[in-house]
Amino acid sequence: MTLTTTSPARSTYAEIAEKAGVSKATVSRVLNGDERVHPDRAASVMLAAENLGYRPNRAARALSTGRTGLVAVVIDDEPTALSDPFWGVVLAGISRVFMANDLHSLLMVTPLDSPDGAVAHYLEGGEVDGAIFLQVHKDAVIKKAHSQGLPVVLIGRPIDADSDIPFVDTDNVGGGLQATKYLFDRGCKKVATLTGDLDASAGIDRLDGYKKAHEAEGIEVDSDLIARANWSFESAKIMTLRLLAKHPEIDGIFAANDIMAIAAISAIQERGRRVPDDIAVVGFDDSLLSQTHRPAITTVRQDIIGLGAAAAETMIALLQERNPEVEVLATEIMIRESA
Amino acid sequence: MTLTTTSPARSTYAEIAEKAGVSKATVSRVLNGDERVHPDRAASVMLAAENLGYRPNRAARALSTGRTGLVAVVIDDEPTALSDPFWGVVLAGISRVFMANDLHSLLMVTPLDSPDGAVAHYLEGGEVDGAIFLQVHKDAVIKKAHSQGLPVVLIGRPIDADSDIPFVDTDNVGGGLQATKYLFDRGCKKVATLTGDLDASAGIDRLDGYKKAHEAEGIEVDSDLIARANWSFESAKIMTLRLLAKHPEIDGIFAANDIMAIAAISAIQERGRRVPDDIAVVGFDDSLLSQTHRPAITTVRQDIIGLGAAAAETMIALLQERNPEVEVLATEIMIRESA
DNA sequence: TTTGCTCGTGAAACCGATTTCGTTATTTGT
DNA sequence: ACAAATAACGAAATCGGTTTCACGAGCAAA
Repeated sequence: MTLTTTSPARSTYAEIAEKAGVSKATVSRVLNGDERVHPDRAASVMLAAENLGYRPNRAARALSTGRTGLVAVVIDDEPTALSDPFWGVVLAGISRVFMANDLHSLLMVTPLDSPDGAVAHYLEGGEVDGAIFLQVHKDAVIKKAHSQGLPVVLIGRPIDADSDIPFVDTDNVGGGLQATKYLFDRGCKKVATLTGDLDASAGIDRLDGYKKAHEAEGIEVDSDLIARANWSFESAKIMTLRLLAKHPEIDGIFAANDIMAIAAISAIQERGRRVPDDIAVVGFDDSLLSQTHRPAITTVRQDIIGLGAAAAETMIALLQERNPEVEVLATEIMIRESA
Repeated sequence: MTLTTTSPARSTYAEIAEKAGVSKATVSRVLNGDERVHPDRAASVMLAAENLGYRPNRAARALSTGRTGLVAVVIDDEPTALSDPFWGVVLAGISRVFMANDLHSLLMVTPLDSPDGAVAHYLEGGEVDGAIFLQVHKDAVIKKAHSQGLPVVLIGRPIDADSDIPFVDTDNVGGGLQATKYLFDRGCKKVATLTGDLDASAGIDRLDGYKKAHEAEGIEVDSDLIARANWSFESAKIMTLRLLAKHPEIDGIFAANDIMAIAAISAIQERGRRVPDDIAVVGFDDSLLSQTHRPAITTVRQDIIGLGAAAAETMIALLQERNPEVEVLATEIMIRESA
């Protein structure tokens, strides 16, 4: 014999209506804040609902209004995507805001390759009220969804400038500028950079910040000091060794993420130079790595929870047919040992 | 003027019924695989559905069947929880399996402190068909949900042994055993361990594996060599320095995660000893850190995607009222430089 | 040939909230 | 004081599937 207590039977409008001596229509009006109900009746409905421990049935509401209260959160399923702690934190930010607004996030981890794939079907089917996209490589699905009128929010600036899809992003340009300027302020004369993947806006923008810092300083950008890596340890290590061989006078490196900063330090030390005394290194992300690594990495912190929250708020604005403002979140430099 | 194409009007049973010249009831039977429909009719229904590009309306189905096709995935919202890449990968595993089975995961990142909090309401309200819990500290909510008959799956072994809640877990005992045995096989004579939080099953079990390895080797466990840390870099570093001071003869350390392994290495090197020559170190998790750190960490790999997938499959079994088997996933040792 | 099944099917009820529409009671305008 | 407008509310239709129930056809047993 199992001891499973069955959950208490759920109450419905019909029961509330009976208890309060009104019709279902009136119950609906009261519970949806319609002003035109007599205060006394409204009060008795509220009381009855309270006493019955009423909880609305989402499916029923969805059926009659056509809105589900569900927002898809789609991650392009590269094997490694979610192993980046970044996305987990973004998810947390999204989820918090949604839960506070009686919305739910439907997580879809799946390849976005085909505009007719499984995700596309889900997004079309009216199963969700909107979609937030993370880590986008192919945007066909997104454009399709957007053109069909589904509210869509991107995390990260879209690459084609003429896109009118709402997005939220970290101020990567500002962050790159902060990092590079910090190196100059520290006395560096020759600052190189290890870029991320330049097909992604984060990579492009951080490099852009690096260039802007040179401009501000009145220093010509030497394209020889720009090493195109791809976020990975290996690529960054190879590029750093090459940089050092060709330009031994380099005294500062801005790496577009922390992993590459660590790779750079590793390469620098292999060549018998010291960090930060001979060469100062700044990373990006304020990852756990940057805190635990020795020397600890000076890095650019972004507000990741805030990024998720901003995305969720943008979605809420869209759902209410308000015009969302593009949010670009500020960064902050965390000074540690490597620079 | 906006160019928003509206999505194509969705077709319904009524339209299919008309086109195929049958009733809605028959359409329902065919589309749900009821055998008792004449094959000819069935075929014409299928054809009509195909032509109309029919997609079922989840809300309508949920309303009439009482099942939503949604499973809550609940993460106890410690600030740091989702910054651990582990959970992101688990989510990916869950999501994949669910999407292949026409289920959806509803992500809830929220504190689980009160058994009457927001989550509890959602879980009670019939809004989801089941719930998978990650990273559990307080289990009141879980027990409540389970006792009300909601299908529940835990990731990680529950701490109280008499719980009858289904769970999936990594074989932490086996992993601890593998790691410690490897150190013995390598010739270590005196192996210490840095434990995780011993309030969590992962911490307890990995320590248990450490003890089992001693048993197998016929070596008495010296409780002085068991240093209680709490997964963090700082705690592990302090404990390692203490261990080294008190027992300079230690020649191997099993750390219950990679971060603590790195901390141990850092402490060892500060004391002027070499890794792995003087002291070999093994970690746990096969995290990115363990791969990029120098020396690279020898560590125990767990199948995290598989863990998520197993949880999802257990949930599916529960939803089909089959008896799920408890899954405990094997680990694998990754030999690198630190041991 | 009649009784009793089973089989295949459609009409209609149903799930629970929303919304339209019409009715009654009250107020406003002249 | 009477027509017209307005406010407050309930009955019933609606959303799109699922499920019950009843009915007729076909077939076997008697």
